Amino acid sequence: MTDRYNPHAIEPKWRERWEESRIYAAPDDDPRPKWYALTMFPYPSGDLHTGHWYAMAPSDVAARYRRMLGYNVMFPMGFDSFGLPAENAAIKRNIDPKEWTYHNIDRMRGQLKLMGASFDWDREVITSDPEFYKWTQWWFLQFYKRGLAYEAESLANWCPGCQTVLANEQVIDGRCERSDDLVERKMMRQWFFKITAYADELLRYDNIDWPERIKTMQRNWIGRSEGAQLKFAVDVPAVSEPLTVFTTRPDTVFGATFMVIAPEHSLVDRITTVEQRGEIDAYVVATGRTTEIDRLSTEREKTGAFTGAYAINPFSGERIPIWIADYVLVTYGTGAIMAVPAHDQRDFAFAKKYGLKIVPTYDHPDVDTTKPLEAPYAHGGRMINSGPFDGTPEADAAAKVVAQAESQGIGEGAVTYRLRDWSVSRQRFWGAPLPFIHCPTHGTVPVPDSDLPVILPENVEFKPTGQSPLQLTEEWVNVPCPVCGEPAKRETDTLDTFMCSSWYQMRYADPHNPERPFSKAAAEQWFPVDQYTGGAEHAVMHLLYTRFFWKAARDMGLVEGDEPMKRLVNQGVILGPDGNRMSKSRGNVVAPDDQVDKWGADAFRCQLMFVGPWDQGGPYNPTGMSGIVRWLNRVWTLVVEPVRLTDSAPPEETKALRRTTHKTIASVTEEIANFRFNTMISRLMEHSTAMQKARDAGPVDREAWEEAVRTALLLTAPLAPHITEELWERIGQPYSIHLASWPTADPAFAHDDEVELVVQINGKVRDHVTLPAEASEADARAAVMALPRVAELVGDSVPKKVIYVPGRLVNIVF
RNA sequence: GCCGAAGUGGCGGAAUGGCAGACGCGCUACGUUCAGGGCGUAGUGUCCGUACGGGCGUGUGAGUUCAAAUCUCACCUUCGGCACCA
Repeated sequence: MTDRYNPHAIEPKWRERWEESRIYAAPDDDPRPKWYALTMFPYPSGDLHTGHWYAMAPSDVAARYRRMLGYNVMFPMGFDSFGLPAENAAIKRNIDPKEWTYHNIDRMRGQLKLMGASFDWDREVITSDPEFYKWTQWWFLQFYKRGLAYEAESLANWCPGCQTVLANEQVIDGRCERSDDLVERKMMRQWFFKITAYADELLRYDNIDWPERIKTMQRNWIGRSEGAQLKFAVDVPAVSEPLTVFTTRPDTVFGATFMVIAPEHSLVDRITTVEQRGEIDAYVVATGRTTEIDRLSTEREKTGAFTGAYAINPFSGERIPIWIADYVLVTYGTGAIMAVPAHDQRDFAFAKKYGLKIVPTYDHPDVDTTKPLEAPYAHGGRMINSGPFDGTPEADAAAKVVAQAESQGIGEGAVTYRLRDWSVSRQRFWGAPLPFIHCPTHGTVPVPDSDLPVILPENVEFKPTGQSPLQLTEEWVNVPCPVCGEPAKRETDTLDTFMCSSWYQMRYADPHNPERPFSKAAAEQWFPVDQYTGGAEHAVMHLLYTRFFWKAARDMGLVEGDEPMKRLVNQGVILGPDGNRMSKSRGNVVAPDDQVDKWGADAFRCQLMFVGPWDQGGPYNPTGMSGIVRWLNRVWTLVVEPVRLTDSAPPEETKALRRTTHKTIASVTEEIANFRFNTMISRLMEHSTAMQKARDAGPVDREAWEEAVRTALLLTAPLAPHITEELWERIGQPYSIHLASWPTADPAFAHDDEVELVVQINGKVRDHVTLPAEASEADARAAVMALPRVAELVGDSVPKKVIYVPGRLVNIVF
């Protein structure tokens, strides 16, 4: 029996050995510099899928690379195990969500281990464990005590049939997925975190290395706008307080010819006249069935309804009508706008439709402002129709108007954000209970720290309506008030699972601490995360929440530094072989366990990284797997099969082999450090081919060959940990290759003696010329001009110019 | 709709201002005591040409540049996110 590469024979063996010898455990006390490598933890949906491998295997490669560079690497893994699917399973199959979740975790942990990743399982964190969510609740109370948590009304999807709040994904075409009832948007009491208090700081990314696209998306999500808040008196006897609007264009206030307030605005009810009541009520109901995405569409026709009430423009003194319209959102600014149809597209469309007045407030070279406007224009020259401000240039206008508003107490400069405060309460069962008790005498009382965690009840009954069983579990709900001991009731809302994932990375540093979320020493040892990896789909929400959480924790004195994750790399989405998202209904799912059975974990890891650039994702191509398998076989053969070695090989050949080896070290190091795994593998394949050629050409220099073999294994070790470990042992190296040092390229060996220049004439490639590497510009020009082909094409004409790019090309231009 | 990306051979992709198609799959031919989805060598964008060579070619249209897949503008298509999926 020949000694063939058989992944199934070697992979389980080495995984066992790694686990026994605990080479991936990250000691808290270790003289090496620390490196905290973190990849987003999975939701235990039941089955590990290729997307998990796609996210985690390359993250493991990066972690292994850091370990070989000499870092004390912590690379933990856990489960984000609270959430909706467990409840759906509970309702559908009558299983306890806890049982379902922990069964899935056990299964997925086993599947994860097949990957051969260097996870430190001693640090595993499971967010639905009371020992974890005790601290999620504790964090909530810290935010509450610091004034960062508050209660307010906000819109929620409400199913009137189920009498329950629905997640967006439970709403299908405006209907409840379970009962098919029409879903309403209803204002409900919710708990919020004041993330907007940190908005300005969240816009800064000092000293962190995050992708530009993620920073841009976050900046746009936060959406900082500068402008002013202006107060408009409401001409309704029963309403004494003014209607406050936010505007980015206070300079156009004289053109504010009507007001629009959100249909959910608290004033709507009080200002609507008897005659308009019917129309307004109908419009409010219709808006409740419209999604926010539709409401914000710039294409959709504007609709609205007149309240019958009027406001007074504080600058022009004009009495202007108040409308409601769904393009104004209660969640943005003050939920009310002054409409300036002359200078805003949406207001213009609205005014046209409902025949409202349009007053331009700027002159403009292309617009005749004495005639009815055909289109709005955002900017102009000098103010007109603006009383005392007429003639003011636009550049000074906003400041002047705001100054006057401030001096008269009718407004002030203001900043607003598109970002809304983070709603953290959920009307669900499978989450960490909000630690409050409602007492008839003392109101909302926080659960004392000593009584944490508030543990979810077990063996509860799920009704098919989707209502949280917490409300129905009497013995859990009815408790004495912590202040007076009189009968009181527990809060039945639970915390958003984003809250768990906002601080899980902190817990990994000290996962079993019963006294606090983590010790000071653990924080000092491990924070912040050096390298965070995960899906780009988390660009805004999770990645903003966790930054906010960290900053709040910093201000509580619990962590140091301004950012939780120094460097971020986001992978793209791995698709099925047909280029579509993998789904059971499409039948294009590639199950990782099957791939491991077929090809081995090393080959599957490599193929996932070889199919394309990691940050872009793309189709997984199982037919291409044979290329990776062939390559791994070639590596195996190169190491295992006998090679004719000598101490007297031709020096040029030895030099060439060493050059290839050292060039490969340089390029592979560059690629792996920048998460370019596809090209990293290409470089390694080229190296294998070069080794094969050297071997087949005749006896090879012993030292150069052995260097090539060791280098190939070391550079491949992060990608394919099993086969390289096996071969490392076979060449007599000490256990383990994963604790060995990453090789360094010696420029003296990598250096090229010659360079090839491209010769272009008028930008078209016409020839090539090989020169000594140290040739000067003059040498290069002379060599090019001396080429027969150049002489032939140039003839007697005199070039207009000749462009020389060192090491690359000479372009002769006529 | 809004925000962010991406579009290159038969396929996955490489090249981030300087030789388009690295590396790999597939295909073709040849070799191999190779009975199979093994291994090796060569070829493989397209059109003209026996060949040397040349024309065209990176979603579409314009532009900047000695030089554009790469930069700029407009458009088309696909993907990720849009606040209770995680």
